Amino acid sequence: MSKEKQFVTEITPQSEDFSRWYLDVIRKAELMDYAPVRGCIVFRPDGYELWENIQRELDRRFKETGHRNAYFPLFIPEHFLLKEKEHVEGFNPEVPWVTEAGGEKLEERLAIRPTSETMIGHMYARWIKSYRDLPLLINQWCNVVRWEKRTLPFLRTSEFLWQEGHTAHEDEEDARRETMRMLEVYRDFAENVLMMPVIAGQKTPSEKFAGAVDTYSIEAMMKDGRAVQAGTSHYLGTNFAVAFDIKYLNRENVMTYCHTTSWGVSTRLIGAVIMVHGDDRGLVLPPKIAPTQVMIIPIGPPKAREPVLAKANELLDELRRAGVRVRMDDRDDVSPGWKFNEYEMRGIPIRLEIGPRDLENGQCVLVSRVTGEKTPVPLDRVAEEVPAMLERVGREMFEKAKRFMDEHTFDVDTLDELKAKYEETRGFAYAGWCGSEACESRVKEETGATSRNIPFEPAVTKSRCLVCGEAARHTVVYARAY
RNA sequence: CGAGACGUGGCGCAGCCUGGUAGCGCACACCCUUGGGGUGGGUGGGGUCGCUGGUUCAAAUCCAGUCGUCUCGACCA
Repeated sequence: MSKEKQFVTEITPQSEDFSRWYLDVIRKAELMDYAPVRGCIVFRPDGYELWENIQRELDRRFKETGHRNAYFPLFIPEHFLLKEKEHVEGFNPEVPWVTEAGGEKLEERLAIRPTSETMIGHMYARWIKSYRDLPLLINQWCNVVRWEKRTLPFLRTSEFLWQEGHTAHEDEEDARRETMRMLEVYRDFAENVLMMPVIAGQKTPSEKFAGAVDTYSIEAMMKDGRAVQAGTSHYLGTNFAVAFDIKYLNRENVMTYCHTTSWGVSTRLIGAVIMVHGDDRGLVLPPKIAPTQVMIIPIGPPKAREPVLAKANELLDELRRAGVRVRMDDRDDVSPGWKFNEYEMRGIPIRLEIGPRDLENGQCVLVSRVTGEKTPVPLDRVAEEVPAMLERVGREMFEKAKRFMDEHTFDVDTLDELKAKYEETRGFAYAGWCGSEACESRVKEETGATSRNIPFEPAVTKSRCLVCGEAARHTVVYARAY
């Protein structure tokens, strides 16, 4: 009689316990711990290495598109933040201030940066003199602080790690090209590294970044049907250039304001990955960012383990040489079954089992975290098969997430229809929008859903506003969001 | 800041209604057993029940206050 449990890999979207599931998963997988500061978390090694791998993959893409990294101060003088009107209004409520140091009150209080447009704007004004200095393409990896009313590990913490790109250009056309190019970098990264399908589009005016002319985003769907904004890219026009006097002498010898952009993704991506791919057994990590891609588990009673361990160690070396992030758990005080559960909970994409029976057959067994499927593989083929399987597992993750998103995407013609739909399910709702803020906020009041973005490639096109019934200027995706 | 719930070994919880010597599971330490899905059994260590006050012969339990945490809203990546 087999004691094997059925391999359950679903989380039901309406689940009341979704946030409990989420907190449980990240705690058990030891990704983080709560810090003794409101809304702050500690990244434990498995959590931090996820971020390191995200950084590495993104950084490569930034470099490929001509960007360079730099670093700017954590503290921002108050008068910097006051220079751009919308920016101040947007960020003031959530900025913490340093008002004294060394026991003395500061002459001017210092903001702990919520974002660095102002500091970087100030510096760019000094660095940019001529069109020959443009475009200026710089990225910063750093921490920022936003004192939000409510926090949730990874998805919204008081302090978070992120990357913020800041670029300056000769004209609108070039700046807009950059804005779209970086959004596309994010889309590609989300879908091909995090294996997380997203909807790319433009934010409505009420949802755009404080100080931006236009904001674009990629939106992902969590397993409870709610949306997470996974990345943003802003065309800032000359708003910050005017505020900080970022000017250059153009080819006609005329002093001209730069057009600037900014774009960023944060450690909330980790939260999104967990909520997109996780299942009833815990984490499921995309192979390309998994700190450990393969866990080798030698099997068999201690006395029969010598040959098994020898072979397992050979495989370990071989896989390392093949560039695979692999570890082995050869502890003999826990049973194999315990280890199976442990590493499934931790989301390791592939488990490699090897025991006496395998040795007789000259093979080992590879097990996929996504499907639970067990595949015997000849020992001399492991180094080729594992990388291929990592690819395959990643693709399956994307397809599964895409299927889920499609199944929870619908379109509605009226507000009543949306309300009715939300009675039975959650998800992305395509709907027409006349362009008025009143209609947009009405949707929020009555359904809790906010406009996520105006997709570049909508699944459907709607002709009437779902609230007022007037001609629709856009087709918008609505969803409840984190 | 509005509305609800909860604070009991490291973690998860029961006990409270009806006051009477603080319990369970997991984890931890040791012994045996087992080893291809959390193996089974035994022994042991660890908590002044969030805090303060009140009622009582007696309070985890009843009463009042207070602090903290979480969930749902408003704010947000």
